[in-house]
Amino acid sequence: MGISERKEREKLQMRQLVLAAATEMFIQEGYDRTSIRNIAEKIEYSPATIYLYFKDKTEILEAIMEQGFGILNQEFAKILHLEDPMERLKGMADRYLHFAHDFPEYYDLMFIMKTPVENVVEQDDWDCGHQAYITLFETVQACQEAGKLKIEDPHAASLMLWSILHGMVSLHIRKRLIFFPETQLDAIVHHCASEMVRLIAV
Amino acid sequence: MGISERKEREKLQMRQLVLAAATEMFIQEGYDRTSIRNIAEKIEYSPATIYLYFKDKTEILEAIMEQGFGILNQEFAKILHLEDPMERLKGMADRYLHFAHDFPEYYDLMFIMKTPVENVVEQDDWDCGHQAYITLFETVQACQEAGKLKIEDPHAASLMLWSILHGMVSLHIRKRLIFFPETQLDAIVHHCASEMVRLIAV
DNA sequence: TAAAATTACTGAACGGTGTTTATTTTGCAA
DNA sequence: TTGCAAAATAAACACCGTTCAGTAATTTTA
Repeated sequence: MGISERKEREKLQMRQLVLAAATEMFIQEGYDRTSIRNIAEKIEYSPATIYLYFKDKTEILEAIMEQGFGILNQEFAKILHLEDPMERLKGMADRYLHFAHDFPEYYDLMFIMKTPVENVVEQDDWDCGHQAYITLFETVQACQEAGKLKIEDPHAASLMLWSILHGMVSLHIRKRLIFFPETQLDAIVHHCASEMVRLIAV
Repeated sequence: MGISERKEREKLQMRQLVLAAATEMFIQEGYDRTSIRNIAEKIEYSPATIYLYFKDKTEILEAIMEQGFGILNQEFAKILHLEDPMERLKGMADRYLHFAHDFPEYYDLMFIMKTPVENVVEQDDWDCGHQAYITLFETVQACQEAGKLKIEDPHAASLMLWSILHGMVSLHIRKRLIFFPETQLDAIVHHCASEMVRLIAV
């Protein structure tokens, strides 16, 4: 049955075509300013065609979110080889900030944007997000077991670290730090991140 | 000229009517799900009428944001009488969390939502937001001058505190903490906040 | 190979959005 | 009462996400 296989391949290719166009436009223009009609025009198909490959606009968003978490988890993977758990922690914070800096629109979709409905909870869309958190949690746990942390509860410590990074990044992305000198902002943010790691260290 | 005065009063009243309706709907349904047509219907006027009192939808948003900062600054004012700057700091964190908890939609508009354009920067809309930050900054500065802080740069310390609070709150509001047990989340968040204050304290 | 059936695609529509403009209604002054 | 300025609006514009009936292309069947 070579034909049905080819059909399936073509179907996947078409989905990929939509996804590639959507990704580029979401990343460049943002989710809201990218319409289904725009995407359709870009790939030279009718808007209705897109709905043969995606249930709705949010399903495209979810696929792109997964891509984003793929990149982030890949970044995290780069520092997992470090022996010292505290070094891993520092590395993760660094990678997180760089990811947000390099892909602010990905970051927006993944962490700031309003969840389409309630569904992200039930769906496994957020599983890759959970995976990223688990990586952080396990690193924190390792630090704690090595007696390097001042916080006993590893969940609390993880949340603190994540929150301070997300807090700074999202305030920056959403332009709420306009009274900080733009030129020094990146330096301040990185300074705060390393200070935070220093503070929770024994 | 009593007439022109009355006219002006009426004009302000009408603006207030729109604002009150919009506030209720934004707070209840969110900014995106509230349309100009909905607001118009609620106050029993034509949609076009609203544009006689507000330039566009974002101008309504800005007015409501100011209200929100009014509430928040009022909350902050309640703890300014405390002598010990560290107590003031703890109090501010507490008030911040409670504000976010009680008015999540206000919080969304003020700190999470996408800035309409670039204009928030130049406009003085964000001035009341700046005011809230200054209150935090001055409190941090007082703590620092009292030799109570481990962080030298008061801007860095302020940003750290604000970020950890905003990080937790915004991740919560935008449903990114779904793998934390819902029932304990509030407790964890408050725990993290007080731990943070403890960590930066000498 | 011709007809039938499945599949892929699309034009046009539906009901919604923010916003503008030409027109009508209203309230006051002369 | 008439004239005029201000206030309100109906209708339109240009979008949006989404659906569906219908067309075109392709594969299967006879």
